[in-house]
Amino acid sequence: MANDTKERILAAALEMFSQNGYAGTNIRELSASLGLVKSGVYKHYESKEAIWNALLDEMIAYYEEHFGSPEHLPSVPDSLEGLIQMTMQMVDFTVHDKRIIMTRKVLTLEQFRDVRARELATKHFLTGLTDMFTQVFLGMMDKGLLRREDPKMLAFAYTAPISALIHLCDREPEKANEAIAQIETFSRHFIKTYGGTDVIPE
Amino acid sequence: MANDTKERILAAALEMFSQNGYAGTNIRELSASLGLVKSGVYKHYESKEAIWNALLDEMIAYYEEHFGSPEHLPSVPDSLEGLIQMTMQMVDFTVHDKRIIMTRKVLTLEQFRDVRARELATKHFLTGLTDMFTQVFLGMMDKGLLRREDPKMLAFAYTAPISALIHLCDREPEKANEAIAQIETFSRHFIKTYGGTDVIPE
DNA sequence: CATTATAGTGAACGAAAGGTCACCTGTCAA
DNA sequence: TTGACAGGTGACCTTTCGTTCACTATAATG
Repeated sequence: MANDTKERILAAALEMFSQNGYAGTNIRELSASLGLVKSGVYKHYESKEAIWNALLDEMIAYYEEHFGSPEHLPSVPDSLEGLIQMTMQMVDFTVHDKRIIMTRKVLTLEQFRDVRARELATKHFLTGLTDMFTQVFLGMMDKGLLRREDPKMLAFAYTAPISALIHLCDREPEKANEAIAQIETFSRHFIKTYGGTDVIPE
Repeated sequence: MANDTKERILAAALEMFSQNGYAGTNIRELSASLGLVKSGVYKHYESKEAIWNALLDEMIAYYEEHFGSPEHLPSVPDSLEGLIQMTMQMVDFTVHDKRIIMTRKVLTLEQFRDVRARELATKHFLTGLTDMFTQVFLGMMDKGLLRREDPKMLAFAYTAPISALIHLCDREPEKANEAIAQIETFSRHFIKTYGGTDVIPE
């Protein structure tokens, strides 16, 4: 089927672009990894750049689909321990899921070259996480689980360090376990600092 | 002089590598930016990879020289406001200094390809900042300016969000002013949270 | 002054890049 | 049965890449 190969090309492109970057990837190798000869891929995409654009389309669509709308917000935890659990679950997933790792890498490598990659990178690495946890923290404040402070600031202070350690995992995968442990330590420090008192807020 | 051109080649390489990456840079353009013809650079470096390695040598040496030894630690501020001032001074420098911007970009682009770039990236983006502010915060705790908590944790919680916003400046320079303002806001939030009890901010 | 290293030129080379094209082959609808 | 077509092949094209080399102008050195 046409669509099958077309999708397989994008998958291979994600793999190669995330490892060698756009400029460092050549069509011959890409095709070979699919058991094709290079002219074969031109039946499906008219150029290397077309592959890149299609891949970006897919990445953007994937992001919108999974993190774009408010309905995909995680449920507000019922306890501080619940926040830790939720966090560690998300971290564990995002650090080990091959596709998401490759997406981050590709965005990292192409952020200075392509406007859309740049925008998606900022969402992935910064604003997306902050926005999401702003909602979560708002909910937790309503439940009296967190001190009432600017939720956006708290979300930023919470997610940015975690994001930094996720980047470390991408860069030095052999440190992943250590980094994950550090994320949990940080997370516990965070709830110790900002966790709500048992007193009902006025 | 030989050394002059040799240095100019490295400067041009930093510029091009930071914009287009190693694979996306070609010797012809690089030489042209120096008013040379491409064979000219081979009088000074035997290959493109040799240029890359020399540039990395230089970046590593620069880092050691400027941030490597304890003698380059910033002096411990005498007040919480002093921490803000110190922070904003460093941020302002690192966000606007062309060479440091290019260094960060190059490390970002090549961190998955070159082991030394990877290690330097981790220092630049994570451990270097954390280590430095661990010392600063230790000193501030001794002065009663900060609550006595794990200084390493505090340093990490302080520098990681700042680092994230510095990356944002590299990625989207038009947002630099906004990002810098956000850093100051975050910094003020931080001292409000962790500031010592005996010194009351404003 | 003669010589010699230095820094740069321009032509050329082979390899590899992205891309095109004529051709083949199996599938499937008319 | 036939014919259009989707999907794949291999040869080939052009351009660009990194690199080499014979050569030259210049400046320092014996």
